[in-house]
Amino acid sequence: MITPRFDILGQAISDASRTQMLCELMEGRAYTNKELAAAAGVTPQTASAHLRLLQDAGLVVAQKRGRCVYHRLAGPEVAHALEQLAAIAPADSLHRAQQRKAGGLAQLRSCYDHLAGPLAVAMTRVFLDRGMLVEEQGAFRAEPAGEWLKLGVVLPEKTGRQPFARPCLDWTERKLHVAGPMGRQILDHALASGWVKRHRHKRGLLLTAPGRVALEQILDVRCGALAAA
Amino acid sequence: MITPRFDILGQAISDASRTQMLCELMEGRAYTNKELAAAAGVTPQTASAHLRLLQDAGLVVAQKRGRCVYHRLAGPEVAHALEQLAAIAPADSLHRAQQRKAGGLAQLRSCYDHLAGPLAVAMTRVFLDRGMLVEEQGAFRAEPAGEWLKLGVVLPEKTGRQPFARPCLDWTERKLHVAGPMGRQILDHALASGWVKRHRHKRGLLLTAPGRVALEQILDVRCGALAAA
DNA sequence: AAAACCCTTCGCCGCGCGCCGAACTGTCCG
DNA sequence: CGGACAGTTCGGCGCGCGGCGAAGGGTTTT
Repeated sequence: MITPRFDILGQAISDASRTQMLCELMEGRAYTNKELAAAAGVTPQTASAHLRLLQDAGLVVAQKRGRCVYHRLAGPEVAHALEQLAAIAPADSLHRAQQRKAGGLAQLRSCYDHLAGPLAVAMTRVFLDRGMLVEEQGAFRAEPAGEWLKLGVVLPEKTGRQPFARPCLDWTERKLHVAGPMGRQILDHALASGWVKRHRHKRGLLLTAPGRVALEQILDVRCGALAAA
Repeated sequence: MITPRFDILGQAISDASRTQMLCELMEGRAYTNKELAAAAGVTPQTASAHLRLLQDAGLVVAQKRGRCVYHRLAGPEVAHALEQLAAIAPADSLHRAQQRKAGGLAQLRSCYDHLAGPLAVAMTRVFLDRGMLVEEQGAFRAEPAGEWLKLGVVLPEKTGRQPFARPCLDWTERKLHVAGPMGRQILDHALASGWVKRHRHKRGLLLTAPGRVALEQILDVRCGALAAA
């Protein structure tokens, strides 16, 4: 019997501090040692050791730039595998309560390279309701091209081996939202259009006023209602 | 930020003994404490503690029957998540060498509820070559119904939310084979027809002589050639 | 009833690892 | 050059956990 080295990966994610760091890195951005240390609530020395371990496990890659070292997830497969894990992870009701208490702050955030959070879940539901998106064989298929252009989505001529639009399970809602290349296109376009902004020190994304207007117009739905849903 | 409880899951799979047990359970069958203890190379007391932990993490469920306790994976999602993890796990070249040395013993085995191993990978390649199976949007779609009936596969009228045929990455080969409901149908039919048998104490499946004949006839391929490939 | 068997609980040992303080290297700035 | 800052290495502390032996329930067999 061949045993894949789960234990190496498992040991990498078995610690709460490393877990916290990985969750931070799931945003898709690169973070410095100090930032990740702060996120995990440990000293930089400790964080350094953790990141070394994550690097050895192949989950994280580091890039030196000046006197700073930027850490990021090793690739989309890593993010995807972690998503799958999150899907079967026991719900942390305590943290979820804190989340609800925090209000709309985390209504929208990025999940590796695409939009996530309740708002993204709601958007996906609208797409499905309108038939713009069809769930098929566990993957998403996009229907009419015209509608999507408004959201900055350019449909590819041929879908390669990787699904263009992949369903991704949201941690907080346990419902699907759009990942894959299409998800990335939407996020990129939203950032480029100024619809959403990255928070400087806080995690999560901020929906700007123009962004709210644009989404309301395109989706013909109140974003307030979306957020409330 | 909401952090899914990776750490609980991570701790569950961070240990080599538990890893070994999980790999055993990936076969899909239920195992007793003693069997799993032997597989992990520890005493029954230790295995009992491990299984308790896996149960608390929600990865494994136990069922008491007489004086024995049967353990199995909590569900297909768990198996799927572990598969994803295995896909990004570093290859264990040492064990792989042992595997090759062991010869054809593990040519065929079950992966939770469907066929796996080099032979299953080769079968899948045949399906793809013949156009019986088409990879689309990251899922498998089955083409003509007639051919499949010989393999015991009944195509569903409507594909539900879950993909009927899901590609599954083989641990040893790192190549795709057929999972999902279709994979289960094939395995069930192969067992019912006596094409393959479960080994009593060894892991893995045994391809019987009638099974070899049947597969050669249906697939029009030499199973020896398949196994050698 | 006694023996055999499966599993679990308890108590203990020893290693491993997460954590920090202190000290060192390397980079950027004035 | 000297100070500030990011990151790493080293040493030591202490908890946590995997491991086993011994003992205790339950169930099946003789």
